[in-house]
Amino acid sequence: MTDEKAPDRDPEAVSKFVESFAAQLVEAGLQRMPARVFAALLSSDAGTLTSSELGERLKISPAAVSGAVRYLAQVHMVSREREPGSRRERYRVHADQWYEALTNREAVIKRWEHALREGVDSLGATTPAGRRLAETLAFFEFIDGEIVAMMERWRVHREKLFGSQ
Amino acid sequence: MTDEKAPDRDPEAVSKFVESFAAQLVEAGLQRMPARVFAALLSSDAGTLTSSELGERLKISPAAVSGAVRYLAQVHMVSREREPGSRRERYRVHADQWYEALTNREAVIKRWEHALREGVDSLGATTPAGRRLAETLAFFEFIDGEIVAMMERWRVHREKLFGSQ
DNA sequence: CGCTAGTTTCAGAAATTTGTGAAGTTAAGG
DNA sequence: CCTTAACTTCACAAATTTCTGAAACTAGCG
Repeated sequence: MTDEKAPDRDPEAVSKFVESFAAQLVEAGLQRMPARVFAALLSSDAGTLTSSELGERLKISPAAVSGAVRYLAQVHMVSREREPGSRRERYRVHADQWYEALTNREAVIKRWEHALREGVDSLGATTPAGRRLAETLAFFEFIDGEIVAMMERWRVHREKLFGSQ
Repeated sequence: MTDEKAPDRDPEAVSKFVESFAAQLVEAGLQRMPARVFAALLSSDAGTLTSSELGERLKISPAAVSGAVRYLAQVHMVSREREPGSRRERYRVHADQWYEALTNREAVIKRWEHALREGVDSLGATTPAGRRLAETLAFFEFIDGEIVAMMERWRVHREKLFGSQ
């Protein structure tokens, strides 16, 4: 229980990375706490941290951890694991899984497509505006398929770079 | 000049589309005013509207229009045109241009890559965490190239669907 | 069974963001 | 030049979001 389990590298450097990467995620639209929690997990050696570890490293309350993790789990950027025989939870980032989630704006795109379809209908498919919406819709439909294929190629490519696992 | 220039279709229906599409954009991270202004432009027959037309349709102040348009222009989702011989401005959405802007998260991705590179350096490329970051970095580098190629294919595909222009 | 370590929920304080009215700026047109 | 139409900037009020401490909940473990 004497916590001499080598915090990964210089905590200073880690923290610096965490905050700067989190800032970029925020810039891209993620909320601040989820961004920080996520970055912290990403930079942990095991790829997992407990709630209290997160609280300490980021200097935030258990409530904040709880909220951030709930969000991240919802969008599949982290998963939660129960340590067997303990009420303590571990939160894990799967390197490969998270950017798939990120790319997978599927739900978002589907809703856009839906709204666009309604737009085409109600404005009339032959009006100039209707045609513009139809083209946009076609674009997203195209993208849908492309992304799937792209991720396939990535997995092959990844294999080449890093080997199996 | 008697304004009998058919407002594109049923204003009710248009407004309904505008608000619902804008809501989806907001959901995806855009601010509310830019989203509404953008949706309004998208659903206009000419693909352009003046500042005051936007103000009327969306029931917002000139200041709000100004702010929204500034943002949209910055991210290349709309362009501004001066009507020759008038102080009045028109804002235009290029159907093809805007989703290219949308896909073009280039700047964002570059910054992520930068942050990740720093992370790999400071955590050490051989640590587990460092390796995780390196893999993520490789993913984004892969994506960079893919998106360019994808947009090429889209242009070909678009041609097929809608003919030239 | 009750105690306790761990997490979640909740109400509210604090910070941030958003949109407005009003004043400021610019250039067109007399 | 002066007036006026059109956009922009700015200070601030209002709305929203974010984070916290405290209370409530839950399940191990003695």
